[in-house]
Parts: sequence; structure tokens; C-alpha cells
Amino acid sequence: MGVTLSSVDKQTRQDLILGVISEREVGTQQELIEALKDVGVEVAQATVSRDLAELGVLKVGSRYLALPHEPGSAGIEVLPSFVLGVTPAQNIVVIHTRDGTAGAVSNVLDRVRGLRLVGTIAGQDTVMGVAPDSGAAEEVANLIADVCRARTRPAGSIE
Amino acid sequence: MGVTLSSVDKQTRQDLILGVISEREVGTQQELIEALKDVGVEVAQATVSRDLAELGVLKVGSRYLALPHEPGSAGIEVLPSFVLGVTPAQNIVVIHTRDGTAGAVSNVLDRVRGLRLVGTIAGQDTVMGVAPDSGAAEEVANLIADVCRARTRPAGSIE
DNA sequence: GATAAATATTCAAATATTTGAATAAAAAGG
DNA sequence: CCTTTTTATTCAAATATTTGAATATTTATC
Repeated sequence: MGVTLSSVDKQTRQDLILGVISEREVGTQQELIEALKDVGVEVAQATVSRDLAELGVLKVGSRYLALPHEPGSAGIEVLPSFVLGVTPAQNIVVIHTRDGTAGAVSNVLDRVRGLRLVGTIAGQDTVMGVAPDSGAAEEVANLIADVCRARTRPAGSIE
Repeated sequence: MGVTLSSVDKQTRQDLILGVISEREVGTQQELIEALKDVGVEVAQATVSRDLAELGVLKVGSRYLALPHEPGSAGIEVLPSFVLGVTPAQNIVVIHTRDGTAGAVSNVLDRVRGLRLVGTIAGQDTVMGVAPDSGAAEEVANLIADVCRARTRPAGSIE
């Protein structure tokens, strides 16, 4: 199974990547490579690039964010279509959505690995996410806001 | 991806095998090979042998039976430890089990691929399985009885 | 819009998996 | 028990996957 020097198999390496990016703030692939080195795994940039793509990891602002890698299931990239606003209140994140879409948003959030939410509940047009503490709630709210903003920007693409 | 003559990939072939053995009464690997040939797939006996093992298919009496291939989950081989008796009544199969184990039996049955049951429900010591018709119910009842008998026989093994 | 930084892709080598033919082992049937 | 049938295993060839170095492309910054 082994391939290069201090090697682990692909599965293990990708699991490590998901772990690393949910714990540390990883901003570039170079940083990720070094973070992996700390865990004793040595890989090339090309490999890390492919891993991130396969895992469906998204870069939001200056941070990699793990997404549901169940292929086929909706990922965080759909949020901008549904989310109207996000507000943290203590350890709760309140998300206002288009009517009828709260369930979908809740569902997506539940599947995002590394998101610091204990659980979510959805009404018609509102999702409430429970975070372990107010810091986490704020972090999550910012993240969601970033995703929605980031998605609006790219190039001059209208679609 | 292709490998031999009229080839499909491993996944497809194994799916076909599960389909074939749940529809036709396949008694030997040779028969299975021919059944596959009918579907346009040509394989060697060694391959079929490995496939059956990987899929967790069990031979009960003179028939191959598909098992849950989720590895780790309990398979049909545990039934003899729990099942005390099986009786078909119209399109219902009534299974009497050791007290408290009906749920487990129900769970196992739900996961057996190719078993002609529409659904099951469990009490404390009784499982009721609903089959599409009385013929299917009888078939299922016999199958379960066979499994329990088959498991008692093998060699001189006490365990 | 030129430059630098970050990420994706191409290509060839290394490694792993899959397969059938041959053969060994096990089970069934006298 | 011996023979036949059925199933599992070994081995080598074919195929597929994974990987890093080099390079191309994209993205950010001025």
C-alpha cells in the first residue's frame, strides 16, 4: 500500500486533512502541507490539491472549510440561494431563509464537517443552530455570511 | 476499466450477482456463471467464488442467499441463536424468538437482500414479516428454517 | 494589466487491484 | 474410503489508481 516516504494511505490522509482544517485555520495548501508534516505525513502540493477537491472542501475567505463529501448531497454552496440573513445571539445562530427553505438549510448545515454546531432545528423560514458557546456561534455566523458573500462575488459571472 | 472479453466492472458484476441470486434459484457457481452469461457477462469460476465471498453470500441448502454486505452488521448467520420457530400464515411470516431478541431478528431480516419481505415488525419475542403473497411467505419461512437447520449441522463442530 | 502567489493539470513512474488458468482443498455421493 | 463435484487459493499478467515533479492556469495585489 505504501507509496512515498513517510506515507499513509489516501483514506487516512484525507481523514487527517478534514481533521486539520476543522481544528486549525488553514489558509493555503502550503500551510496544509506543513500542518500535515506536523502529524508526520509528507505530501506534494498536487496531492493536497486533489485531496481538497475530492473531499469537496471549499475555501471561504481565507480558510478552508470541510463540506459534506457524500457526493450528490447538497453542499454549502447552495446556501446563498436560500439564506437571507444570519445573526448570532449568545450561543445560538439564527438564520433567516426564504420561506419554506429552512429545512434544506438546516439539513445542509448538519452535514458540514467541522462546523461547530451542536444541532439545528428548522421552521418555515428560520433555522436555529445551537453552538457550544457564544464564540462558536459568532464564528459560525461569520462563516455562513462569508459563504453567502463569497458566492456573490466571483468574476463577472452572472450565473 | 475493462478487463476481459464481454466485461463490466467489478461493482456492476457484483450487483448483477445479487440480482440474479435473488430472482433465480442458483445452486452452484457454475449455474451462476451461466446465469451471468445470459446477462452478457463472462467470468471465471475463481472470480465468482471471490465475489460471493466479498458479498457475504451464504449457501443455504442448495441455494445461494444474499446477505447484508454492510460489513460489521449482523448477518443471517446469527438467526439460529435467536429463532425458536417459524410459521407462515397467508402472506405473513410469524417468527417466534427468544425473549427480547425479536428486534434484532427483525433488523437482520430487513437487511437481507433478495428476501421477499415487504416489511417486518417486532414485539418482545415475536416478529411478523409481511410478504407480498402467501407463496412468498412460505418461501421465506422455509428459508429461515433452513438457515437455522443448516447452522446446526456442519461437520462435528460444537461451536 | 503586469507581477506574484496560489491552485489546478499533465505526464510518467510507482504501487495496488483485479482477473483467469491452474491447482489445491473441501464437500457430496456413493 | 474412493470418486466426483464444488469451492477456494496461488500465481502471474493485465489493468487501474495514486503520486510527485514540472508546468499551466487562475486569482489576488498592486
